[in-house]
Amino acid sequence: MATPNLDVFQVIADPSRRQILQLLTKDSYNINSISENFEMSRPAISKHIKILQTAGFVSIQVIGKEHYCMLNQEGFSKIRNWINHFDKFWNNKLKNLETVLKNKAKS
Amino acid sequence: MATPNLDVFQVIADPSRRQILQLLTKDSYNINSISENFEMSRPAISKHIKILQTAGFVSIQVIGKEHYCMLNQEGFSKIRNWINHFDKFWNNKLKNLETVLKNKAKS
DNA sequence: ATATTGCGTAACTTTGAAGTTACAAATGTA
DNA sequence: TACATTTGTAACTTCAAAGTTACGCAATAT
Repeated sequence: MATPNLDVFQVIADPSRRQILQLLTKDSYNINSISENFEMSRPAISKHIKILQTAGFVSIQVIGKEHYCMLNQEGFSKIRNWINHFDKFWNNKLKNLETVLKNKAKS
Repeated sequence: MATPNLDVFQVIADPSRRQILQLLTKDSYNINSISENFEMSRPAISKHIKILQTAGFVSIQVIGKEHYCMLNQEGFSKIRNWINHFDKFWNNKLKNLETVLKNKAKS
């Protein structure tokens, strides 16, 4: 379970981290093979993964000396909740508009 | 129309900006009345609004000397698209699992 | 005409995030 | 045992974002 002390929005704000998440939609990768896909040092990737894991976007399976990374729904759902909240706002606005129009039609 | 040179994820990464968006679900406010809701200087709020507007989260209506801010769907939809993309990933994963299970049942 | 109000922006300071290199620990292999 | 591989982390540098104050401009009010 991820200990979400990190701000999920802050976590996905970094373009490199979003690219890592994008990569992980294709397959599971260990730290080294992830860093082969980026022009960045391995320690940098390692830190990003740590952050993504702590925030609940990635989970890690250790096999021998290799740490395989895969996507974790937990972090994404927090972002989705936030978006849903504002979607409700727009829906309510639309509903109110409809009500106004209906009342106008009656009179 | 917003000129989205800004990274929408970077824009919503700031907690103050998210609080501003939250406030704007209640009503429209001008810059001064927004800053009354925060322990921050008015210029700071002004900058945040500028950023939110440029990224398409907020639109502004100038009435006299007052600048009224209201929510704009444009920015939010980009975030939703990103989330939807990963939702597809999970759905595909689920579908594949179902297929595997069905094939196992047949044999 | 003058003062006030609402806002934007320039100039500056501070702080933290993101990257680097160097080193250490743990696992697997010859 | 000795060596290579995979990873984590400490120490450091760099840079940009977020805040401040000070100032100027435009619209409104007196």
